[in-house]
Amino acid sequence: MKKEKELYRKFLRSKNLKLTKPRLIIMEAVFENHDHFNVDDLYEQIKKKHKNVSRATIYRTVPLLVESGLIKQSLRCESKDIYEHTYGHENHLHFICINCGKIIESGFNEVANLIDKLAEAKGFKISEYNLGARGLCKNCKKNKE
Amino acid sequence: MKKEKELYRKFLRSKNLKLTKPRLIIMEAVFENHDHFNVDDLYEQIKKKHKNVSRATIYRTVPLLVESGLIKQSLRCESKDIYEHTYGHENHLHFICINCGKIIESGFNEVANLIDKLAEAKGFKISEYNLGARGLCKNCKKNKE
DNA sequence: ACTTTATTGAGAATGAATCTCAAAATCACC
DNA sequence: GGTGATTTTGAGATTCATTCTCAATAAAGT
Ligand SMILES: [Mn+2]
Ligand SMILES: [Mn+2]
Ligand SMILES: [Zn+2]
Ligand SMILES: [Zn+2]
Repeated sequence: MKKEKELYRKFLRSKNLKLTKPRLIIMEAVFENHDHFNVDDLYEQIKKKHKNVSRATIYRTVPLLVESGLIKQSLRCESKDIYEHTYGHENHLHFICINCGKIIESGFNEVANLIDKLAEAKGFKISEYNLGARGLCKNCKKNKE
Repeated sequence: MKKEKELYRKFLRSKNLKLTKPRLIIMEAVFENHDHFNVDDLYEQIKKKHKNVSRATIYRTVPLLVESGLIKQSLRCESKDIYEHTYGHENHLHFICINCGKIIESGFNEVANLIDKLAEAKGFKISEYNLGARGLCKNCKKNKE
């Protein structure tokens, strides 16, 4: 069985939650591709194969996936919360193009190490990094010249 | 005249926008304290002194203040956009306590330098940094032990 | 299979943010 | 300091992502 499914199962068990069909379908859909997604994207993707999974259930399941550590809430885009899976996807930071919306991912460790030091100095215990910047991507920068 | 007012006036001029009473009241309210704020906070604060400034006008004015560079959009908290002024307040990063909601500000330059290098490697031109982490503040960490 | 209990789908409700429009204010010009 | 073209405003309506409600359904321990 896929490793993420196993972890999910264990997580649900540990919280006394049932492993239902919708919960499984949603989790599998999340791991079908490697893009950032919002609830509506996920709903449309799932609807193609499974007619009976409601938006409400997706809205209820996504926080479980976050709590399980399989996905994390990422940027916000067009007033929608967006997510990405963390399992099988190294920590990284985001450069978002304010002109075309493109998301560029980049390294992380050096930055995280530095942030760790700053946090430690404040007695702060980090559980989730949130690192990035907005600006112009290579293409859009060129086109503006 | 306060420097920020002068900058604001120039900004509005440059965009052919009028310097109206509500726009001035809102801008002054923003600089009355140094906290992070959301539109509702601002509305309540303004209402104490000025009865006739509407929420709609605040919602319309805040993006102008952002565009002028006097304030910037910051974290999101309790599903509301929150802002802080940048003018007269050095760039910094945020540690947000997931237990009590406290916001701790910390240094910036070292981190920004590092991010600049990463962005440059991707041909990305940064216009706004977004740096921080979520976790437990000193107090909450202690109380959990 | 039975029973308890959690979960679901559908649609209603919420609430932050945006939009509409008639009335009021600004300001360039005299 | 009046006039008039043009913006801006306040109040309320509207939008739309997210959350909630509740009767019907499904999970899983026995
Ligand atoms: Mn990513
Ligand atoms: Mn701050
Ligand atoms: Zn771009
Ligand atoms: Zn705390």
